[in-house]
Amino acid sequence: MAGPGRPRSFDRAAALERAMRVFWERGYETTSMTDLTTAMGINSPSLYAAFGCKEQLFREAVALYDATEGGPVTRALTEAPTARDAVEAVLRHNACAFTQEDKPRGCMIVLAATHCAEANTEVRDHLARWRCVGMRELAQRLDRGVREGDLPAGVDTSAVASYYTAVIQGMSVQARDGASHATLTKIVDRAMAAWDAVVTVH
Amino acid sequence: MAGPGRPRSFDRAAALERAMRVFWERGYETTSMTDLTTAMGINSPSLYAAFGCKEQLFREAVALYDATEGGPVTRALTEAPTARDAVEAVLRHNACAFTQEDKPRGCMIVLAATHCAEANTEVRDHLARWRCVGMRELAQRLDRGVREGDLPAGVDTSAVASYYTAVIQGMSVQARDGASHATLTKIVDRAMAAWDAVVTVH
DNA sequence: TGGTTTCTGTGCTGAGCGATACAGAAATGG
DNA sequence: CCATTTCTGTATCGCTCAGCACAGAAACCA
Repeated sequence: MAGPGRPRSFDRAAALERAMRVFWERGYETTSMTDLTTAMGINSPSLYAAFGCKEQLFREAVALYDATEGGPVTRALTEAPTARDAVEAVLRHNACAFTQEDKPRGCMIVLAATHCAEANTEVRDHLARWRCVGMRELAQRLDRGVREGDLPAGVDTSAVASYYTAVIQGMSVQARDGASHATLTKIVDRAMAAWDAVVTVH
Repeated sequence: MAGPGRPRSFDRAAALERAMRVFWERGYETTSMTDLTTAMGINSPSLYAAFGCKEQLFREAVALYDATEGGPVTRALTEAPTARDAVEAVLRHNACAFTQEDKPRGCMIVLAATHCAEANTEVRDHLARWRCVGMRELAQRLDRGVREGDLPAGVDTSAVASYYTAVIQGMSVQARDGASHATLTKIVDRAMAAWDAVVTVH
């Protein structure tokens, strides 16, 4: 593992985790390299040597976020026995995840780059693609529900996915605005009470 | 009206309208003073003389946004005969408003300051307060529905307001990501199909 | 041991940020 | 007319941004 040259004096994975926290908390554009180096406990050249540039570091941070915070969601989606159970598990998990005491509130993928500088539209598009993937995963789980018979044939699964994705995105905004776990749970209760009506529109 | 001194050589209201567009499109932090002066067609000192500073200009822009874009929403809320009609009118109006060809997509109040620099937390809080007001207006309209009998007594109106607010906020995110009017309408269709279930949770 | 390689910390770079100093221009009041 | 006031354009200000040059330090290999 160790080739020639002076070995890195910091834990790359731990530093990335700290960077993820900062980006999650403060967003891409409004996080400065100084914020990052301070949080990561390293100097600027070490950061550039290990991660390339701010944008590459952000992409790695997003990937880490998806793996750690998004992992349980994906798992809940696939492991639940029915489409309804899957959606409910995702929503209730997010109601908890978005209001954890020791973590930034809401979803990083929804909140971290709603806008960006003209030169960095790539960053916004990158997150938009992740959002799109999340919605598609949800739609595919609904499709599976149709195939397995727990959802009626003819359901507009992509429309239902858009709807529940909108609820989740709104929960992110409200979580960031300080909404409590109880409030998010009330939103989830209503979104799930709506299930039968939502899947049988037209 | 005209006192002593050289008269202003530009239309203050028109310049403010242009500034609102830019802030709506690009957000608070990611809009530079150069972006603003260019769009407004004036030089920096004229901007500062007329509007104070970037933050004051933003607040005026938000107030203008609320008056122009938010006005129809507030009107729909009060003029609709029932709470259900009111909520549906707001949602359908927003499905259109968020996808207009010649305007930035989504709601400025939801999108323009999800994050800000450490020194400008006031700006974020300012918009968060506007979001909170919108949700409260919705809750008050639901309360009126209870008083007028078109909603059953005992409805958790603030929970229902949180739920529909979440849907609207999610619609803003998806509109900004490029969702079509048709897609937003499908979300609205489902959110409204859910009405009976949503207002009778527990 | 010395040569090579890679990382580290100091200190800097050009560019862009929000905000102004200043002098001249254009209005009013006397 | 001239004094006063306020706006306008030019030309910056000090500061922070993302990113890097460079020299020294710490590992490897021969």
